Amino acid sequence: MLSKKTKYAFHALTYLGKHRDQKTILIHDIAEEYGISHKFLENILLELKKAGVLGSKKGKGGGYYLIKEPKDIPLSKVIRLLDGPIALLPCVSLNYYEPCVECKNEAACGLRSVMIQVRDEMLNVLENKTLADILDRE
Amino acid sequence: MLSKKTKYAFHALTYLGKHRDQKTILIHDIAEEYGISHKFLENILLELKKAGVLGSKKGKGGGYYLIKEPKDIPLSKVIRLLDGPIALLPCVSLNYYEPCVECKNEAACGLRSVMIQVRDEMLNVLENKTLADILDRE
DNA sequence: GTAAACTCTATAATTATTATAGGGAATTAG
DNA sequence: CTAATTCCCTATAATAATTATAGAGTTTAC
Repeated sequence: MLSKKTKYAFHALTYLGKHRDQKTILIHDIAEEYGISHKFLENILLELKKAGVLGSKKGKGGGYYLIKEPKDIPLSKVIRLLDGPIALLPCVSLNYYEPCVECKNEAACGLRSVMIQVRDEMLNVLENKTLADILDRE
Repeated sequence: MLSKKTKYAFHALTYLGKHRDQKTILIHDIAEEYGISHKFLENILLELKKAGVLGSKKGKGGGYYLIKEPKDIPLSKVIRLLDGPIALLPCVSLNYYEPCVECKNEAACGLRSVMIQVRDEMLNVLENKTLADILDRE
């Protein structure tokens, strides 16, 4: 399951995408819209900013805004940023690989080979669908 | 990511599948093979038994054994038993559905419709691949 | 220069996962 | 019939991860 962090990140991005006509959006407004704690959301937006997904402006009239086109923000990127690996086992993660401690021979692991398939099917959706696809349907 | 519980369950089932010639297998032997705590594994095997995947026999000469053919144990069943939902959001879970508290209109949620696709792709693998597929590759 | 708004880091609270503990019940061997 | 073996059950402790809060910076507009 996705963490609340990730889910809130998607909500925030959706909100920012819907209001692209405005130069900036306040954390406050997003938090209120979805009933998220202001401070919790603050941390999330900061991570999205550091990752180059959002831009921000300080001071009066400041706020956050999308720095990329929605079509250039794949869902996989957001999940990896906030949640970490998408794969179901560390030994099949492309971005957060770790061997399974109890595994003697990774290449011969039957579970692993199925989990590679699951990962690829997930990525097939999550890498190709973007924020634009979410916005389209709202 | 799958929990250790689920991963251990898969290890245990694989071990039991590999030793189907034997009538029963001791918890101890499985625990030792994979370096799992005996007591932790005990709880897991008990759950698998309650779910009708394993059978057991008490007393000397007792132990656990597969009660179904490996081909009749889909991976999805094991994951749901030990980990719960496979879906990435509660609102798209087939077996553990819950609405998202912050969601006003589920049918119009863009994130949800993508997550349904992800779920279906995952299930396409996890419902059709079984313990037999894991055993084949070991 | 003051209020608005994001920045940064630390820490507290809560929840979930992992692990342990120990007595109970059934079965077998002798 | 007794002792040893092995699973059964439930409770609880330990650890880790997630979620939430706090407060003192920094930048900007006016």
